[in-house]
Amino acid sequence: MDRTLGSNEADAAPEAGAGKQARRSATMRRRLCEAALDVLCEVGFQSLTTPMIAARAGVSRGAQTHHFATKTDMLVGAFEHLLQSWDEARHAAFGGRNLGEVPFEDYLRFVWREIFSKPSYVAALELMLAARVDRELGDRLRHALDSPASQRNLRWRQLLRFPDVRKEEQFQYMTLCLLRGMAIHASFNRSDDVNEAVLEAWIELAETVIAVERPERSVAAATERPRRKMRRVPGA
Amino acid sequence: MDRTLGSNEADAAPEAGAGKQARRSATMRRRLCEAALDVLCEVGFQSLTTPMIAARAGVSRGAQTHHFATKTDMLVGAFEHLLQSWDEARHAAFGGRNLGEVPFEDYLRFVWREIFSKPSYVAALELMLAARVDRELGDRLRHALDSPASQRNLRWRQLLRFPDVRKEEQFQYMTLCLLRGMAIHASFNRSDDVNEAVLEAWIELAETVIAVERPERSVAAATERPRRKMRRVPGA
DNA sequence: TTTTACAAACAGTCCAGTCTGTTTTTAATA
DNA sequence: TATTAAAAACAGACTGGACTGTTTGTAAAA
Repeated sequence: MDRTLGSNEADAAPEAGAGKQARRSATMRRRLCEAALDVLCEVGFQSLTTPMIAARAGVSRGAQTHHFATKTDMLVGAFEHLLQSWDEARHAAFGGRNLGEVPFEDYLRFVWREIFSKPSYVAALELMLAARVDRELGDRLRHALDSPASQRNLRWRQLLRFPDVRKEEQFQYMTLCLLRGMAIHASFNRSDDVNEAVLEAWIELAETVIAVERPERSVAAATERPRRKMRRVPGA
Repeated sequence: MDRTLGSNEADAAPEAGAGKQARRSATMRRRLCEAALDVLCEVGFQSLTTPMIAARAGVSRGAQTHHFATKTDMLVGAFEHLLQSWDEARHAAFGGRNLGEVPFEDYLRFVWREIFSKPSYVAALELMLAARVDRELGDRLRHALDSPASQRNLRWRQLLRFPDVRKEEQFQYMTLCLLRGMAIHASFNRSDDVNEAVLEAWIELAETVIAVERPERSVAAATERPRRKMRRVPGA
């Protein structure tokens, strides 16, 4: 906010010479994206303005328009920055660990705690809803999500390992939709009363589904009943 | 849009005299609320403006500000109008029928089809998200939801009839959150590919839960195991 | 005649995008 | 290495437009 950069002492020592401009540029872009995300969280999409972001980042409007020509550019940048921060959080929590050895409960609690329950996720939802009527924004947000989404699919493959991939995908989307809905609920009803219980209930339900869809003991069973519907669980 | 009202022939015949002003007022308010909702669906919360609404309703801005002094007033009005339209849709589908005799699947498919999958629901979500940073809007939307929400609780009581009310509430919120999330998914990813499958999967899962939580045969069982956790279903 | 319903213009604010000008970095050349 | 031209980074003002809330004025109802 009040940290000056560029002119005086900030980068007097750090590596001068090659690619200095590239570094300056990257720093500035990151700073603007962070500011944009902050502003988005604080005042919401409705009253977010580009001057606000520039002020928050402590840079001139000229610098902002140089790096992000339009408001949409700025928003997409903030969105990408958020996606990246999720990657970082995941890396901090699980590193390169194979998710196959992470219990479903642990992973679910992680994504809820570190992603969906944060205000920044609600901010992302605002963007996604705004995309409904802003074609360009929508296309660009979807594009930004392309790679992260397919990487997420891979992670959930590791995590769940259902023999029936379609079932697995359904289960993944179901969980995601549930978390999204919970995020809204938490945001709208200031009290987080039910969410903890719902999360717990879903974990139990999910573990049941997992147990049914993925019978650990016999690998053969995986191919024995392919394409089976997610049917009534008891029956015994 | 081009229907004039008030000045010429619109209400020449209809009952004149007592409460004429009240009727005029109610008509105008309804018209404005409908227009507001239309505009909200079409252009989104971000670019919705009060002049747009007045134009859409085909009335002067003076009339609008007379009935809805501020933009927030207008939005709350639109929200209440939407809630009311849900009541009407429900009444059209189930009348005064006791929901105890309506299969869960039927009811769920109804709310998805007639409420959550509509663009107007996404518009409502936009309002609810905007409420995150607009205290007044939030308070008023929550207030508008007070009565409908408690009525919804009663309906779900009828529908589910879990002996354990806490479990039932959890299940209700879980379903609601899931539907919310699905609505966003459908809105953001133009293709509705997975939603149908997810809905079906949830119905199956839900029926399992219902069967476990509500053992029809022995009413005594209801009190036999109270407060039981929604546990693994198989086990036989 | 007093209140309510409607009409239309107005005032103040503020935003997005553009444009002109200045400084820093880079690359090319001597 | 020193010099210089080009390009990129940054600064800040300006414009055209539009929106919200208000106000003044008129017709209809109570």
